[in-house]
Amino acid sequence: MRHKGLCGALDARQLLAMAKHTRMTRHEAGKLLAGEETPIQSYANVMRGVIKLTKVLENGRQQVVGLQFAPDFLGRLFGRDNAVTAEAASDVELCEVPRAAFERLVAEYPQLEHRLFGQILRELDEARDWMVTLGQKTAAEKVASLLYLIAGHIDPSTGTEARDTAEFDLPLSRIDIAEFLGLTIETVSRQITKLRTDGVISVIANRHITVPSLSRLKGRCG
Amino acid sequence: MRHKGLCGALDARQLLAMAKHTRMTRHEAGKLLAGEETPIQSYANVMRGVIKLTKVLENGRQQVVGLQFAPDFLGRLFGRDNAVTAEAASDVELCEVPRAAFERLVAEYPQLEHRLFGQILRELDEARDWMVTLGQKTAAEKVASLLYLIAGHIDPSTGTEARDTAEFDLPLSRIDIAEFLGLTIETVSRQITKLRTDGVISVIANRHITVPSLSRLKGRCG
DNA sequence: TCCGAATATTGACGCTTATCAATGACCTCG
DNA sequence: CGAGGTCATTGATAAGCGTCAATATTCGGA
Repeated sequence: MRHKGLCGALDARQLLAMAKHTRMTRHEAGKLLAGEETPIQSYANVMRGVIKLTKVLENGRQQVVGLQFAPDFLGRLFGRDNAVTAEAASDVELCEVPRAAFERLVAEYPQLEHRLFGQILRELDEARDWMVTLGQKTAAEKVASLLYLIAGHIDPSTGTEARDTAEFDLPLSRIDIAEFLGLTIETVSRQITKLRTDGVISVIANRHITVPSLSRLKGRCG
Repeated sequence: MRHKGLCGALDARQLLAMAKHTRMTRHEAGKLLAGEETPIQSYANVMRGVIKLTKVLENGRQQVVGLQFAPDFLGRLFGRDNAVTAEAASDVELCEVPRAAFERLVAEYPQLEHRLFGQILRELDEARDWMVTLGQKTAAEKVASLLYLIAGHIDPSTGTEARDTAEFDLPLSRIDIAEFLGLTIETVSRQITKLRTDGVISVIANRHITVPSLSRLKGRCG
């Protein structure tokens, strides 16, 4: 996992310098990790689990603006404040670095900043992809798209070979899904039911999803 | 304008080195500047006008995923391909730098990369703000939000003092607006009419907008 | 100045999705 | 084992927005 994460940019000596300041932490689902408009306390690499990034409108409406899977980086560099709220969507494990220490490391090792640049560019691409989904797709396509996204990121059997099946536990509640897709939980529920009755997915205990054919699911994404 | 642009990160000598490779270009509204999935030819700073960034869905549905105003930077660093299509929304003036030359400059002057990092972070914030708009707002709020955004970026009288009025030419057609907001042109038209009859804006020749009270317009943004 | 094309507005109607309400499944705690 | 809570599903209805169609406005060119 390290090869994809932040630390891949560093050599052995640098890794050691980094490791001095890091600490592994665990947080359970629902834990608030960083609040919108509050000073940043620390940076972190997601090691396990899923983080959801949200923004709220004054009147209480809330939008999930991003999901971070391992080995994504968490925290906005060079900003005094967080632009979003970060919350553990599932139980998560983080590799945290205190703010000051991390900024010192970045100043010292330019490869690190370069690496972070790459991650932010990827996040920008993903955000824009979701703008397309939010703006142009129907409810059915939105739900399928989210399931497809999650399947690609957290199916444990991923990486072994190119398979057309997937199986995973949803890290998001129906409420989270609705807030990500700009829908209501009722609509999300109905669309999941439809995918289930159409045989595109099967669902156990609301959270465990089996996808017999990823390409079929992809076909539902619009 | 330079103080906000890319070149603010450079000293006089570096500016000179940069200037050797730049050339000012003009393009009229509708000109395709860079295609999705095509190799990047050059980078550019927007000097005048507005660029729209779009993505398309296979079935032809199209989403505007970002607008770039002067003095934004145009072009995706470190990516082999563009992730989006860039098109001149109005007549534009660019300060272009060929790809190879610019990448050499970035390698040579780390402040330049740092500066670009800052811009990308801003773009990410903006993309996420629009995700909130796309996911949570009503058609009326979406249209008001876009007008408010544009007023803040291209009213020529901006920067003088904190005024509550604005006046500008819309750089986008109704089709562009609809594609940005995930609506149809008919819905956009109806909402603009509503803002007009409610006295929030006045419109001349479809394109010229006057906003007597920006705070009132903001109140319509949700 | 007038004509035609492109762009925008307005209206009638229907579909998609939100809203409101009831029911069902699962979990924890007694 | 049952009560109450949370979370998800299902149904009936309504609102918002899309679709289709007609009309109006703007703009460029003769």
